[in-house]
Amino acid sequence: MATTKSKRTVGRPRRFDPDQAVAIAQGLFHAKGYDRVSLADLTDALQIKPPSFYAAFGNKNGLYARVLDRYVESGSIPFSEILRDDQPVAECLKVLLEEAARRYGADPEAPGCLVLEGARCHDAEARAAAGAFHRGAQEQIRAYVAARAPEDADRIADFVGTVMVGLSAMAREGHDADRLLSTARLAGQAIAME
Amino acid sequence: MATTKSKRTVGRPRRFDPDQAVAIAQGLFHAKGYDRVSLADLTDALQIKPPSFYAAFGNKNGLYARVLDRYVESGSIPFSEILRDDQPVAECLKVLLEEAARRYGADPEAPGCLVLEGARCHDAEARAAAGAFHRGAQEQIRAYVAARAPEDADRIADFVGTVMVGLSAMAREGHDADRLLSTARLAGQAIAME
DNA sequence: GAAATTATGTAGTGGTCAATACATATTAAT
DNA sequence: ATTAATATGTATTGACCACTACATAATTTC
Repeated sequence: MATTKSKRTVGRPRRFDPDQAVAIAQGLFHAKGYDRVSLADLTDALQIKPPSFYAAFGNKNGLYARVLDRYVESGSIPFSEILRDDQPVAECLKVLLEEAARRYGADPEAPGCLVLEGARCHDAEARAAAGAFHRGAQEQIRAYVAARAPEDADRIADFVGTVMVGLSAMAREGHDADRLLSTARLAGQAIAME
Repeated sequence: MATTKSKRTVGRPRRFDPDQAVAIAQGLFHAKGYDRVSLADLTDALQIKPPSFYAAFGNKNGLYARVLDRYVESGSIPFSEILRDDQPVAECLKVLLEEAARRYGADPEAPGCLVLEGARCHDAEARAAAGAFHRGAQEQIRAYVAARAPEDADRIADFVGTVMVGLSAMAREGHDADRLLSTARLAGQAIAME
């Protein structure tokens, strides 16, 4: 069974909901990036004191790991739905880039990709955690292309991954979804032409 | 006349060469990024004490500004040479991307673009300084395209800028020059097709 | 040689960071 | 009621950060 809504246990009960705390922290981490969210920021936003924070999440990285899980599970691009076997590879990759552009530019308060930006932060452990998801996504793209165009898989997957990283960065520079979309469409044409 | 090799002045002479110090600092900033280079790193590398550092450069941002100037003047991509009026626009942009790939991947100890990475650092002043150079370069690309393809200038310049940011990021992820080059070539095709 | 000027070395400053020691409060089990 | 277990609040901790006060050393100017 899942570990949702743990049943009543012995001892003083928590005065906050850890799942809700993860949701709030996700907003903070996405808006400011791992490095720029201090523990004081988190405890202020969650309205708890440091001891409660550490009891619940272990440390800052522990909370970040839960935020990444939550993001990948619900907020990030649904690769498996987009990379379809019943459509042309190039078409699906174009849809992937356009979807990235839309999502990265959707919320000006949380621009770009939480995973891609997290993979560039200054904390080694957080970077490794986000980097693992990044590598997983990149490999998923590569494997998708390789299944039907093995010769071009590395080149094309690298190109798609590079454009996605660029789109996330430009979203953080302030490019809106429309502007990102026109970049994504142009990139999509390059793949279709191959 | 230029201010190179200042003549002898009154007072105790410096025991280090500021220009050489800027060169050493450039290597550090390029390798680790602005945020991850501490003042202790700098004073250790330059073999000077903090008071000498502050007397010579004002503060960390002061040195960084000189590093940026040095990079733009000598180490970065020669935009004006690459964006030629006697060649097709698409061809020159392709050359630009390929040149970026080569440079960003040339030195594994200093991967990516000093300016593009600096424009994403956590220090507001350093970010503004690097961002100014970034915006200048981006505008140079846009203006170059606009002169001969005004309709497409924004779209194409955004695409080129996004790919360059992506290339710099991937260089820092460990992609070597060859790998970056194949991405750049694919991006170049997208422009040519327009 | 004395004064003025500049650089240097020692030894700190206050600030922010993630993380914690410790006493107290709140609950379930007995 | 007592005990065990867990959470909370107050108040710190030590590490690192950019930066500096202050005395001293080395040079030119007079």
